[in-house]
Amino acid sequence: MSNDARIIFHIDMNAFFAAVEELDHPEYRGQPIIVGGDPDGRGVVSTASYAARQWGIHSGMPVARARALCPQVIILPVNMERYRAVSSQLMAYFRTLTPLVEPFSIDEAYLDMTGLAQSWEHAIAWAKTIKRDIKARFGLTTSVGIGPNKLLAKMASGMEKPDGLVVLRYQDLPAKLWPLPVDELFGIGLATAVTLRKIGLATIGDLAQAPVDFLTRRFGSYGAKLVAWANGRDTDLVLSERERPESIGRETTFRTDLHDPDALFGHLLWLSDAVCTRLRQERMLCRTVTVKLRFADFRTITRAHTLINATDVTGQIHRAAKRLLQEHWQGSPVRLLGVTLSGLQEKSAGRQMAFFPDPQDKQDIRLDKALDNVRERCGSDAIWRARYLLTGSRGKGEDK
DNA sequence: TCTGGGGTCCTAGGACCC
DNA sequence: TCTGGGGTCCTAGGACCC
Repeated sequence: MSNDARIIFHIDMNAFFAAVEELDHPEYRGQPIIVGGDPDGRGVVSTASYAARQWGIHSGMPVARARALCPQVIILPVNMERYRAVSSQLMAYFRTLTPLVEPFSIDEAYLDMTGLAQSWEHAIAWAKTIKRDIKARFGLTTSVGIGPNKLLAKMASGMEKPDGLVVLRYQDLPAKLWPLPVDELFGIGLATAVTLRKIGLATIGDLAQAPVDFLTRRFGSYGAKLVAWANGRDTDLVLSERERPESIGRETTFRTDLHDPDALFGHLLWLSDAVCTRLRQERMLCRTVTVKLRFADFRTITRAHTLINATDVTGQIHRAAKRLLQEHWQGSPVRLLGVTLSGLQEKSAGRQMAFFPDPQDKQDIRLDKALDNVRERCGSDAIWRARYLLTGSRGKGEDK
């Protein structure tokens, strides 16, 4: 079927983290709120409520700067588990409308509404119903973009915030899309925008008219994509199967750079435990363990190791991470430490068991089960490995 | 008030195999 | 003795997104 015949929705929750916090804390409703990292550390704003934005606060801004702009701002820690829970309820609601739902991020989804909406007018009526429904069931405000493909639906939802509803068809591009600066096009960031401006392409319209071979020489295969996007062309389908994550990671920027090996290795265990707990919650196994280090000068390295057999055992993953850190850390102060698991597969596919199971593994598996049980019943902060207490590694911003 | 944390995708080079 | 390409897997880094 021709891609042009489709009707795609992009639904975007407005100020999602802050909006969920307002639901959970009605006393903060309408106040300037920011959700972000440790205010005494080097945290930045993850999400600012619209009341906070009126003070000039925006995401990515250091929390200290936000507080300088608005001294009475309410600063809340990021509660990712909670946002993920609300997100999965939203996605479940979308799937009651159409099976063709692609979660794009924690607070966004694409819906292929071709089967339900026969015309643009009909699509608008659907969008109004969905917006009303989400407000009524979840208390959340959304911006909905409607277009003939994912790219235009996405661009449309960004054009009116909060509480927007925008249709972006091919005939609307000259008036609505082309006058915008190139960096507003989805897929163009700072690095590409700088290069484009240098060669005289300032607006999306400039890019749409640019000769493809010229851009291909300059950007490789990315060049042709840029011109296609600027013309609103996008052949990506809504992928409803895409449900499981491709990677699971956790990282921490320390309040002050760490040089003490005990503290560093203690944090590594905490991070390994956190990612493995989530890995098991997702009922997945991983093969590749990556350790990330950022030094005082912001130089960042990643070092990966791929295991022979996929696993979800904290002990095995932690030992791989520890070896990587031992091999690659030469003692310079560390600003950030992270652990990421990739090469994920579903656990139901079966764990590849070693021929001669290590007694250490059996013990590790028992320990994981015990910890998972307590955490499931009492919350993720209910229990800690003793090593964290020795080194003081409890993530950051914890006050228990 | 120097620069978070969670991700996805792409590229390029090297190892290894056929 | 010197030599081809293709395919796959792995690693490291970077661009981009929210």
